[in-house]
Amino acid sequence: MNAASKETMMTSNQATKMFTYEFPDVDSDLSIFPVPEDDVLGVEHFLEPDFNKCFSGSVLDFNTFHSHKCLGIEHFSFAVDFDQIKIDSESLHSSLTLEGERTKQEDHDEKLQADDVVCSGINKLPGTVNSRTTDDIFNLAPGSSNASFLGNVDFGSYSQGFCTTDIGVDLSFAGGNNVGFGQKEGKLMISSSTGSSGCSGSTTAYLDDENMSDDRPMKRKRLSSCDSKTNFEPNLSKIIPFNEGNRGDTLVTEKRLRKPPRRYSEESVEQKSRSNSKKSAPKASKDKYLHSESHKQQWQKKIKAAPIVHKDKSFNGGCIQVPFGLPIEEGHSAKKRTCWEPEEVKDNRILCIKDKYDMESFSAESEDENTEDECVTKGNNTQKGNSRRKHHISWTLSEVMKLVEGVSEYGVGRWTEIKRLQFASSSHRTSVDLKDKWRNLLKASDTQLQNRRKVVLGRKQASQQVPESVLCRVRELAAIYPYPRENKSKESCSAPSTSSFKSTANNMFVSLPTVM
DNA sequence: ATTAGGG
DNA sequence: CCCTAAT
Repeated sequence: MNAASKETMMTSNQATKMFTYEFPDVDSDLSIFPVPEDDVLGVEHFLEPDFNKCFSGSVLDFNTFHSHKCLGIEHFSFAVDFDQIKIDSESLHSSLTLEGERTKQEDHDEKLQADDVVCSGINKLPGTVNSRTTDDIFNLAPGSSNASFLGNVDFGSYSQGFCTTDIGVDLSFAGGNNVGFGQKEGKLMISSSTGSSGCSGSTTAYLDDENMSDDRPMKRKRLSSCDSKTNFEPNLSKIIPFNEGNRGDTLVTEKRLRKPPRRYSEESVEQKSRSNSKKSAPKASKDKYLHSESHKQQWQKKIKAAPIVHKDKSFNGGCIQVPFGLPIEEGHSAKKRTCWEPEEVKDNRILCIKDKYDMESFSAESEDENTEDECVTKGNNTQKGNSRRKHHISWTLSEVMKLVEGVSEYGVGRWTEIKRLQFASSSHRTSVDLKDKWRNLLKASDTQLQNRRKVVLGRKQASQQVPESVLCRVRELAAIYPYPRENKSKESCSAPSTSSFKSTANNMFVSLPTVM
């Protein structure tokens, strides 16, 4: 062994010592235990009201329990090596005795071995947990770290009316590593997850309680190995309540996903945040769960994510969530939709006062030109109760023409290019919008074709704002730059009619630059 | 960040 | 238009 490795070992040992907390030996009294206030947060609420009385401030009065059960913690220590994230089995020894009948030796006999809970960095998590009760919760959770290695020891009640039937121990230590022991309904679950320090991952195992009553070592299941690349929310730990339903299954370690950003944001907030540059947080994968909500609710959602603290009964002692703050979502995607107010107004004008405004006239050109720049932020509420409607700005003819122009010039798919060059001055109309519009145009042209074939002229197409000429160009362009899936049928269908246009379009066609 | 595609 | 997945 060379010097270097020795040195490494030294540091490792030192580190281990640094992070080792030895519980002071506590005898039957157990009256005082340091409980930093910070670390109590998030656990208190799990306690039942009457149980809370057992605590006064940060003092745990275990005598309170004695009337029901005798809890004896002979020795409880924890060693955490943050290089290896290792929990020493010898150090973790907790025994909870009932009625004082059990001696320490007996406890040892019945100790539950939960070793080899491996999470990449966590080499071993051998622990001895002994309990006569079946509802004990033994949770070592990552606290806010930094300061406290032993953050909190709580004996909390999670169950129905008997405050001592459930025992929760919450240990907080630095590094955001988490080891949780949970037992519910006869099952003991061990979960460990690490966040900020070296290893990220989560491992959870259920221990069957049947094994607790005899001397066999604990069974455990390895839930998932740790993928060092996986990112877990730091300080995120969860013990899933175990019920018979999923007994057969491997237990589940839930990874909480960040709340997805809502795209619909309140106008007011948007205005406020307009100055902020695009700060949109990465989108979470799933946000479908919000779909049942009204848009209003969705809008309200965006504001702030308070630390999540679950208080409801569904917790039932099985679940412990360490509250963590979600990043505040600034008016996301301020990039687009910077000024909706005037556009809405315009839209209303267009849609509602059609009689005054001749939609057919091509003079509408000026329309988008002057509305594009400034947003007059009026305080008016959006659609006065018509929350169902999404932001919608009718495409003006000029816009459509610009779009067609752009497509003919740069080809289909170069939406950003088109946007840059044709819609440079428009704050709205993102490249996605262009794409969508083009798709719609294709559809329109297609239907127009079919209509033309089938019904010569049954009814005036009221919704047909786009003049036929434009649609024709769209068709031609579509033929040139086949849009992936949309209407592949149109292709050679040849648009025999409108020959006058066809020639010009064809001319244009040949002159068009070829785009891959 | 863009684009394609579904809704 | 919105949202998301895939580049």
